Amino acid sequence: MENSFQDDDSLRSEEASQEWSDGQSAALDPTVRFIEQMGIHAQGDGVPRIAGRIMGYFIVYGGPVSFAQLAQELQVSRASVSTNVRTLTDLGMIDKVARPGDRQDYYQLANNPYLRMIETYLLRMRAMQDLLQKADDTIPANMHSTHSRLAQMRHFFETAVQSNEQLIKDLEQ
Amino acid sequence: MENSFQDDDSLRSEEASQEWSDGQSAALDPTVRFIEQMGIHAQGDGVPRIAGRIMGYFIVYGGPVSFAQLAQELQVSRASVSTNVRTLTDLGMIDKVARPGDRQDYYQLANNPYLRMIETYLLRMRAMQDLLQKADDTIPANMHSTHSRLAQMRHFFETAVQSNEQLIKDLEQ
DNA sequence: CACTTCGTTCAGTTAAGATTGAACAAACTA
DNA sequence: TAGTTTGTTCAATCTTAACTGAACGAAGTG
Repeated sequence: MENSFQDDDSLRSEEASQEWSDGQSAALDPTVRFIEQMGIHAQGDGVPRIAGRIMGYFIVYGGPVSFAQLAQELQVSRASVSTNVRTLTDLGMIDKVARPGDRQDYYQLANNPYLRMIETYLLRMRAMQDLLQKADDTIPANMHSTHSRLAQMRHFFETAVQSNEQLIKDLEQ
Repeated sequence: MENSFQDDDSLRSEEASQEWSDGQSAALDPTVRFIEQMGIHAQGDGVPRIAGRIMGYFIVYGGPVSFAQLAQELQVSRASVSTNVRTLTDLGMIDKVARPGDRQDYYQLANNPYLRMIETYLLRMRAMQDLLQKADDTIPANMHSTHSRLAQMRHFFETAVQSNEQLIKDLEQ
């Protein structure tokens, strides 16, 4: 059960400090706090909380980290680890890595974890552009002000897409 | 009940075309289709579907449009119109406009509807920056690789924030 | 004044996702 | 072969947020 393969910072931490009403205790450990906050923030972004916590875990412990370890450390079911880890790999935020002679799956933080997120964001904007294009094509031509507003929005997304494409280039160095 | 005050494109449309399994009919009207798709897309962005539909409605019929008209045309409760219209005004995407001698509330598309959305987006990124800063401050200094990953993420958000601030400037002309 | 219209608020319902346990298949081990 | 371990899938549960109807206050109108 011990994972001997991990980069420098080795702490785990079960430390408790703050008392809760139900008698349980919450960790004041800054790493744990950070991981939980990543979960909250992710939720606000429409991403499952557990996916956010997993990301937080990887930022703290870069990996490679085993599937089972994630489930145990974050106290979530293997089913959740399975789905959320897939989500994150699909997003390109973490990578699956093989460990010779070990049947378990290991994962680690991707190279530029948030870069792919922008690409996903770009996809959404392009979908919106399609939507606007289609509307422009199908809505009667005599609805002039409607077409003018559609054009304005298209211009917005055009600009935004270009800006984010440039951002990606900048971040790729 | 008639709204005499509306810009050029005056169509409403109750037209139905496509048959559904339950015997009801869906509108093929391109404007209705567009409005519904805006609802779907909004949902995907974590915004309530009705807010998206309202936005769609305003893109099609720039406004001013009355509160009651929104409820009727989009077939939603006045309660929903109330909350979603507030959300959209808070986001700066639509504006409330007064009509002398008319007690009803009217709304119309804001000037640069999506610009404020980017500002909201910026707020989220700044919150993330705070989160990272706080983690950097509290996590033990000897966790070197953790701090290095935190620094990498901070750099990302720094760059992203700058890029989006520039985008806002560009869009403001 | 009584009566209507308009928009907000709030408690309750509904709908949508996230999370889980259990069943399962694949790949090992003995 | 039977028995483990590992990750996935699926149905059921739990949680969260959206949406609604009804009650309400404010602001008309008659």
